[in-house]
Amino acid sequence: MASNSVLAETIETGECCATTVCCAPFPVLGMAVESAENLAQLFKAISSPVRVQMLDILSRHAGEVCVCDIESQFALSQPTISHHLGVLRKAGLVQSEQRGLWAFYYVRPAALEQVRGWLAGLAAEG
Amino acid sequence: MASNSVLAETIETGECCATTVCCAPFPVLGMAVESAENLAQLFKAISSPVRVQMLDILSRHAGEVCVCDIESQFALSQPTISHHLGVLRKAGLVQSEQRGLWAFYYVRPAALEQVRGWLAGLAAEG
DNA sequence: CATATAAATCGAAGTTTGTCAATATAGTTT
DNA sequence: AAACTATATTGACAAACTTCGATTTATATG
Repeated sequence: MASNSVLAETIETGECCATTVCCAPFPVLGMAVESAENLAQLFKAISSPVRVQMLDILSRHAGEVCVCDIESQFALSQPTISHHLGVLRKAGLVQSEQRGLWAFYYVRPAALEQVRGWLAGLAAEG
Repeated sequence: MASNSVLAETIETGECCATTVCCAPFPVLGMAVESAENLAQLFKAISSPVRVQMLDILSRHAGEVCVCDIESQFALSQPTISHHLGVLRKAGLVQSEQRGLWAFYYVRPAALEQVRGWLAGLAAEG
């Protein structure tokens, strides 16, 4: 799950620039690689205007919104709507429930909480 | 600024499915198109593991981190680091300040606040 | 059972993103 | 000025994303 190691794996005390030291070395990485990947995946799932509006709609009509309702709000084809809902679903941000012929969607608070938690921690010292 | 109109522009009372009504029609869209686009752009800027870690680093070392510090934390080329910082900068999430030979970066709280605000509103009824 | 409807999946085209090597720019030091 | 150092920019290429039309699946209805 750690995967492709573009991110440094451990917290290190970094040496800085080559010549004159530009700033004191300090321990830099404070978050695990998996956390960063997990969070990035959540942000990516939200990073489309369509999906932002979908989350907005779903959060204001919990459990009551079927796909055709959402479909009618966008100038997009049915497969595209389905795709965007799938992105949100695979990220764990929403869940669906088949009721008869229709699929009803609702937001999963747990996933949102994860994003909010990280942002709250960030902003603390910003 | 409203642009490509994939998103519905106004709040409407939507008609639903074709045959049997699956659910009561209701006003659906509660957010302006520009808001959705603006927010999506912020989410997109964060939606990479590298940039998540960059924000983490910057938030924990406000104003003290030069690019070479960040560079040393990733197994990525210098242009790629510069690119990711550029994405964050263009989104308004961070700002840079040239001091001598080095560029120091810090988080812009206002942009984070915008994201946090929307998420807080969302989760309220979720 | 045949037909219709809601939603998901598949396949393809166009666009965007991530990455690097090479080059450019700007400031520093000798 | 010449050489060096830290960042940014450019250009290229592969991978991922968005969108659609066509098809498939599942459920409902005549």
